[in-house]
Amino acid sequence: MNILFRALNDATRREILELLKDGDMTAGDIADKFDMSKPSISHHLDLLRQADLVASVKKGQFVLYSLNMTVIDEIMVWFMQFKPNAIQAEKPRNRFQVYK
Amino acid sequence: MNILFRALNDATRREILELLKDGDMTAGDIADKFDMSKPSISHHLDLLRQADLVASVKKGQFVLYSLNMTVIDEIMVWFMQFKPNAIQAEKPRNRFQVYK
DNA sequence: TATATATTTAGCTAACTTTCTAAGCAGCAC
DNA sequence: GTGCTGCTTAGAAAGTTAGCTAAATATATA
Repeated sequence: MNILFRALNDATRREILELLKDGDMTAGDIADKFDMSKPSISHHLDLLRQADLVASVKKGQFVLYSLNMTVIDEIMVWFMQFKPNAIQAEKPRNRFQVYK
Repeated sequence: MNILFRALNDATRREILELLKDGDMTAGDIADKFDMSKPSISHHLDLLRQADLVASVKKGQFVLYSLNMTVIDEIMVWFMQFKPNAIQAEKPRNRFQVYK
């Protein structure tokens, strides 16, 4: 949880996540979206990967980055603890058996 | 959003939020739960208040702290952007009008 | 093989954060 | 008033982080 919140505690890294929401991108394409040196962006990507918020795959000379949703789910669960009256995630069920 | 994630980026502050989940507490009672000086806890409470994650009210010589849920909702909305296929929050509706 | 491109690593500095102790302020009780 | 309790503010030390440039690594291409 610690490494997760640390990764999220930076506007640039949160923007990177928002970019990746719309599809995978190479490290260079991500860097081009920011007014910041490539090594700095590379460092941010490293932190996001450490937190497992993104995954990276080497494609030839490029490195493709993608969002990892499962960790985002984990954070949402943490936040849900503060909402005890929230509707729980429903188990999928057969609609026609409900009022049998 | 920045100040919010900054406030959440600390294990002590997250623990304070979890304590307050179960009910309001005075600054002193909160401090007693941690192996840390009172001024340090006071500082953490200050950051949580700056982020609007908690509210404080003076009660005589005590200061009562309480959770503020509305900001937690705000964060959840931010996270939801990454889950485009999630079930949207349902508008309350009359169950018996659905299949009219 | 040489060269260009894509990305990361290393090493640095400035700024920020966490923690402490000491001191201050406010309310309560005598 | 004086003193006690509860809490915050101030200031300093130690550690962490974000950004930079320079250099290294890896792949593609001529």
